[in-house]
Amino acid sequence: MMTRARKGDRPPTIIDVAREASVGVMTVSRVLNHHPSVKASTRAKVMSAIARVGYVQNDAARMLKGRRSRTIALIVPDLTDFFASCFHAVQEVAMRHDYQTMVVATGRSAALESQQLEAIANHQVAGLILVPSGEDTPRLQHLLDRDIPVVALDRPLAGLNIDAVLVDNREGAETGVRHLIDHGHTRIACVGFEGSSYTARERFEGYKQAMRSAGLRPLVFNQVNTLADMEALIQRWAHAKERPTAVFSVKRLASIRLVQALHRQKLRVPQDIAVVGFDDFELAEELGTPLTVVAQSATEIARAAAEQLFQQITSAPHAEQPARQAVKMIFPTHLIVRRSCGCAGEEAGAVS
Amino acid sequence: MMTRARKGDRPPTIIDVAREASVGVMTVSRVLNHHPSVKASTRAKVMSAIARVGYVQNDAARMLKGRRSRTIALIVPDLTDFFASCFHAVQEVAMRHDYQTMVVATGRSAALESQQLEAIANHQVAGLILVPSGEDTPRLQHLLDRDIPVVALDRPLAGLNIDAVLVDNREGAETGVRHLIDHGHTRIACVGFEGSSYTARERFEGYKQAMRSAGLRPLVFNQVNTLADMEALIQRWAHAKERPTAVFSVKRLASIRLVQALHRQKLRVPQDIAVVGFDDFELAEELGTPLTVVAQSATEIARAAAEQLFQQITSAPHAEQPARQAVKMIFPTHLIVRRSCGCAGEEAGAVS
DNA sequence: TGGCGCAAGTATAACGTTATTCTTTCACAA
DNA sequence: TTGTGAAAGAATAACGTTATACTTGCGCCA
Repeated sequence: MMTRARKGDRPPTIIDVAREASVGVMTVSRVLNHHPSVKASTRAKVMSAIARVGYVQNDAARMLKGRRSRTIALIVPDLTDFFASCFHAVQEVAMRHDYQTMVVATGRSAALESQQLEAIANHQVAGLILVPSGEDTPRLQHLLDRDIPVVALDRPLAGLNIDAVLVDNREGAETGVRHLIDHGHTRIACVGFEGSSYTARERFEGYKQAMRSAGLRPLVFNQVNTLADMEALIQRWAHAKERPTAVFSVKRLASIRLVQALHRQKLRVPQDIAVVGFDDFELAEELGTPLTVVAQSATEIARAAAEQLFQQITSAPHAEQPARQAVKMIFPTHLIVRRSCGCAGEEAGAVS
Repeated sequence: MMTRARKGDRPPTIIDVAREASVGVMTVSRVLNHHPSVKASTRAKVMSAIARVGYVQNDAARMLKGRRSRTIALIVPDLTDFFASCFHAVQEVAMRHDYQTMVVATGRSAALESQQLEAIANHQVAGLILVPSGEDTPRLQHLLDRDIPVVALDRPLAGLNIDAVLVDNREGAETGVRHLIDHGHTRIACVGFEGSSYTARERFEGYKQAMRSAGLRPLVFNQVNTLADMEALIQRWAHAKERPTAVFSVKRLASIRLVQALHRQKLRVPQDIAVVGFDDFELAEELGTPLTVVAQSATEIARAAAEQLFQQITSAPHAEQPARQAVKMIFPTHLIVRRSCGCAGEEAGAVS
């Protein structure tokens, strides 16, 4: 196998394969593109010739003819923790299909996202998995017009008929907060909501819903971005008449800052204040008091998104079925009860 | 600007630009490829036309003609923490040069690395930044033969004349261990060395060197991969006559496991045992006792690697200078003194 | 045996860019 | 005026693949 180097030292072309198999060039092309009108015996002859000369399709030439390259793109805000796991899952699926993965981190800049979308479109990628930061509908529409499959991950794309794979943020948050309520807490604060991010907003809604349906008043504290902010907030609570007995944090960074701040202010978790956070992280178990969290599986949703993308990619050739309805997949979260919520939980996994 | 859509709805080609600027096709091509024989006024005319019609070069066609695509590849073992930071730095540099970044995570599988190297080569990437897992010299040589610039990151490539950007692991480890020695420790254990990874090996050597030059006997414990292993090890120490008073951990995961294990065994840090780890991480400050670490800057080395790569890429056209000697850049580490080493680190924070 | 249809061959023209080889134009000095 | 050389146009041929429009062979049924 892989004899390589026929003439000169250029990689072998489809012509070399045709000669080797004693067939026409078009027959080889037909085999490569899975045309139905090729006899099995001929296909076998061609495949063996391909293996013998070590032929690989030239993506550049295919792209020039308007075909897609064997590359999918993944656009994420960054590659920390959650999205790094997403990437690994996506790449694993892509490799199984013999595709490359091109990653772009937009740094949460909508402008950069637009610009990169443009570059991606030019790149003739076979498909795109997008964690939307901004909402550049026209630019995305441009991709859709070109029939490039797109799947939204983690956040939906409003107004466009695009497949989406999401986490049930609202329900997850509700479960987390209800867990605190069930343990007798009535003054439960919510931190980390900035209004900017879809996921944070959803979780915030879940929090409010849980509070309201228990007849409790929501206590919302936003604009706590730095550790100093968080410490100041906690100090304010210390002098308040009715200070919160529990806190729900809507995102990982807020959870971390919260834990740090409580630690510095010498407040014990959960005795002085109970904590439940959204999103699990490495070391959540080792922080002074192991943290109870609402966990979501990056691997799970990313894999689902990738599978969905490849389903679109491989079914695309049919063409002209009249505008398929977009699929929405919503994955549940899991409450991981550790010690910060006050109950003696070791590792019980309750589902939403 | 970006008027788009000249004829049909295809993206504009070099021909459209030529027509718009009232010049010949070749003149446009010459402008795009920075040929010296173009008058400044003509260049300006062409550039303005390019902007007006919203032209972008078609990578596929350029690649077909043997030119490289505007994409660089980054091959890493995974995208957790350190390498995620590397990616961000690399991408930032790439974007400044108007290049895309293609990432491949090999999962530390040498076979996968080889396979992906092959795909990369076929992809006509403009350059490659590689964190080598295996040492697939023939496959790499294949890239080098094609004059594709390659820079090794974090680990060197033995036997090949390839630029490398590294961290001074040995010196860093030595500094960390010497810090413990300077504080009076004599029985300092070393954990986390598995023999497989270059960086761990180097740090291990640094540890040994520090111990030897202080006249101390190295205490090495490898094969402690899981938390259970680590706990067992610590229990063994508890019953030993001469138990270590300090531990040096050669890698992040080992540091974390170590801290967890000590915590579970109710050993106080640094009173019962002092700890210094190689590699900083988010939350190192919040773990029961803030951890003293030897820190390396992923951003710094990755940016340097990317800059070096683009220097190669942009200087390549000169051609045929007789085998440039490879550059090796070695970056220093920084000792971040917190509280786990026993001396009064700057950071305030209560012990668990 | 004539016609029908399927598998598969040939030939040719794209796709957008660059390289090559000629011309042409134009300014400027001899 | 004529020669010189630089700037730039025009024409054409690649690069490897695919699409189109044929043609050719072959077996099969009427």
